This record gives sequence, structure tokens and C-alpha cells, in this order.
Amino acid sequence: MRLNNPLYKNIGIHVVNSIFTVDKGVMKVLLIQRTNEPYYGYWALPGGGLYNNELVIDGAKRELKEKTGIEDIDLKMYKIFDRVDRSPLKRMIAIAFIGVVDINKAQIIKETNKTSSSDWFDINNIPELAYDYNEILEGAIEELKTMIQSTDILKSLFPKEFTLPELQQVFESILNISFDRRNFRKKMINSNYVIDTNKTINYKGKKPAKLYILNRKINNKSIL
Amino acid sequence: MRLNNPLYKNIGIHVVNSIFTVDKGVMKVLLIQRTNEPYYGYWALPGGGLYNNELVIDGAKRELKEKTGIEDIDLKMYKIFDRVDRSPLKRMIAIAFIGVVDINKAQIIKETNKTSSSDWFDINNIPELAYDYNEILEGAIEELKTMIQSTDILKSLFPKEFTLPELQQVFESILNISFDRRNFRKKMINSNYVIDTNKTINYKGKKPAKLYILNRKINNKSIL
DNA sequence: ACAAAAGTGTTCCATGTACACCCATGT
DNA sequence: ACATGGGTGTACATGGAACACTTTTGT
Repeated sequence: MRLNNPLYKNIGIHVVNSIFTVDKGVMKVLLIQRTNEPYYGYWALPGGGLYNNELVIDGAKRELKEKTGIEDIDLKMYKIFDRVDRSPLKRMIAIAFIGVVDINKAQIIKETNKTSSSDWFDINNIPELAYDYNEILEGAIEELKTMIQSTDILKSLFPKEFTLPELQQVFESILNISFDRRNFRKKMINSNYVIDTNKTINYKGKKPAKLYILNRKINNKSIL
Repeated sequence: MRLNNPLYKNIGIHVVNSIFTVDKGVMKVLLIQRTNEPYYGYWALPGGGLYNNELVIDGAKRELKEKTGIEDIDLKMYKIFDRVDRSPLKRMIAIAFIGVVDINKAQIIKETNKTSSSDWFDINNIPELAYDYNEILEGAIEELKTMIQSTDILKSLFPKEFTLPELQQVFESILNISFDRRNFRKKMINSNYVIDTNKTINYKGKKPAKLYILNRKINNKSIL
């Protein structure tokens, strides 16, 4: 490989993040509004160019923090998007990441970002995005269906107590299928994915629901 | 992103291939011997620099053909290796691919490459490789365990007729576990992954074995 | 005859699935 | 009292796992 071969030059790396949360049972993704050309005014996935002295995962985290303020979350690389013309100014290869944050953190982020242009969008109602981000986001939603099978991601969505109907709703929302309530409970409890806290929570006009926490000892196994 | 920011410059993309075959029940990987610095004389995975006008998968295929003569095989991207110092001359991010070729093709390649320095190595007996290729290869072997679950890869290893003991040996070799012969047969036949050809093959001093072919209609399902 | 590897069937257990009624609460 | 959503148990079907003996061939 001759380094001065022009064919090797002018390739840049994009790191692109799809950050999801569940808000009242609705899966949402975090988008930011561009304030520069190209794609001025378009909504976009938070990301940017990789520095030549950082790991791609670090670049993804840095860009996420710079663009949205979110930090301390796990990102998982899931795919590369490399169409030669996907970026108008220069050959840019996008390395795409997925992350998940819990509802409360999402809420805080939303509050603190009131003045800037970032917001949570229902994944079933996504506007036209900059670059090839619609395609990247679709890939992320698919990948999410696989990731939800491990408890790691669930810990991010449910760091504290939750009810089984809430958990079931998240599964159904992401996987786009529905489960029998009794069988869902049975599986979660019998397989020790969740632990009964012996506490309950009341909602208006309903029977109180039991509160559970995730069993942190179980990892990387397929849940369903 | 300001394109003239020096932090965005001088990043190159490596495409790196781990090509596997099964030779008499032994999993092997294709290595080439380097004839240039750095790592002169070391064995290496076949690969090289991505051109700025090609897709990464096309770059991987091009490099594979240039370095080993192999073409027309499926490559699957499985991971990125991005340590900042993984290449001594320039920041190079490696995009790693896996491919599988059948025994006969592997044999032909070995024959036609007699004068050049490429060879098949037992995956349990790998020399010290150039760059971080030992790490990349280990990752590929792990990934192979997942890939073997789909029939796509099996079609590459068994394009023609085979016996069930042969198939079982490949599974056991890759996954490093053993199966009960009766249960293995049952699963393969009952689930229609294989089709009986009503032919048999004789080995010396053994009962003739039935020959099967893969059912090409079944795809992307988990086999075991 | 014997060694070596291939072929074959049954039982048991675990897991998934289908399904209907009662309970606790707020209005 | 009633509407809303939460909690509970049983019966059946399916799939995986354990397990031993017979068959065919070459020497």
C-alpha cells in the first residue's frame, strides 16, 4: 500500500448515533435540527466527524455529548453506511451506533435542551432527515429488536422499579408484536429476569401493580 | 464539521479478510506472507487499503482477489478494529470481513498459489501475525460460531453432496462442542435443512454413508 | 471374526402456548 | 355499581436431550 496513492486520500469517518427511549409506552428517538449547510434546517441524527486520535466509540460519545449533552450511556456499533455519494462534500463513511436512555434521563435532557433544537420523535412518525439518516435510523430500529433480547439494554430503560405491564409494553412496542399477559409474566418471573420487590404502585382507578427490578446477574441471554 | 480541521485528516481504511475452509474436518484460515515492510516476512490476513471511490465490501473483495486470487465468494462485515496505534505508519481503521469457501475451491487455490506465499492454517495453530491480525482473527472465529447457524454459510462449505457425519463434524469443529449422532440427524432431517439424495458413498471398511444436499429454500433461520 | 464408523426409535422433560375468571381501585 | 386494567392457574402441544443396539464394509 503506497500511502501517497490518491485513491487512499480524502476519506472521512462519520460517527452517527440513534438514541432511543420509551416515553409512556412510545418508542422515541433523539433528533437534532441542523443549523449549517448542507441540509440546513433538516432534522438529523446526532453525530459528526471522527478525530484521527480517538477510537470510534469515543468519537461517537464525544459527538453525542457535544450535540445533545447526553453522556455516560453505552453505545453499540451496529453497521457501516458507505455509499460513495452519501455525503455531498467529501467521501464520508458513516459508522452507526445505538444507545438507549431511561425515561427520566430523557425527560431531563428534553428540559435542559429547551432552547436548542433537539427533540424526541415517535419512531413511527419520523420527518425527512439529512443525509442518509432515514436509512441509518431504520437500520437502528431493526437492530434494536435484536438488542432488546439482552438485559443490558433493559437496564438502561429500567434502571429502577417497574411493573410487568410496563415491561411488556416496551417489548411489544419495539418488537411490534403482542404477548399474552399470563405467559409473559410466567417467563419473566420463572426465568429470574425480574425480582419481586414486594412493593406496589397505584394508578387511578386500577388495581395496584407489583413493582419489580431487573436481575442484574443475568446477562447476554436471549429473553424471549 | 470544518473539513480543513487537521483532526479530520490522515485517517485511512483497511479492509481485512478472514477466509475459512474445512479440510478433512479441520477448520483452516487463509494467510499470506508479507513481502514488504512493515512486518516483512510475517504471515497476515489478506487485505489492504480501501479506495475512496469504492464500497467497503467491494474493497474487501478486490483486495482478496489481488492477494489470493479468490473471487465470487460472499464476505460479511463483522467488526471494526480501531486502536489508534494498530498500524505504525498512519491511523488506519480496519474493517474486518469473514468469508467461507468449500474444500475443493480451497484445494484449487492452494495448488495455483504454490509459488506465491499463501497457505491454509489450522485455526488451532496460528503463527504470530502482522499488525493486530491475531486479534482480528480471534474475533472472526467467534463470529463464525454465530454465522454457522445460518444455512448461507453452509452452502459455501457444502455446495454439493455430503454425509451427515461430515456436516456434524463441521458443526462440532466450529462450535467446539459435540452432538448426539441420532439427535443431530433427527434435527437436520425433520427440519428439512437437508435433502436425502438416495445415494451413498463408501469409505474403506465402514458402512456406506448416505449423501445429502442442503435445502436451498431454507434461509437465515437458526439451525441448532 | 473383528474393527470402525453409520444407521435407527423411544422415552422423558422442559418450554411455549392457548385460554377465562376474579380483584383492587377511582369515579 | 361500574369501568379499567392487574393478577392468577391449568391443560396441551412441541421440541430437545438422553440413551443402546444393529448394519455394512475392508482386512
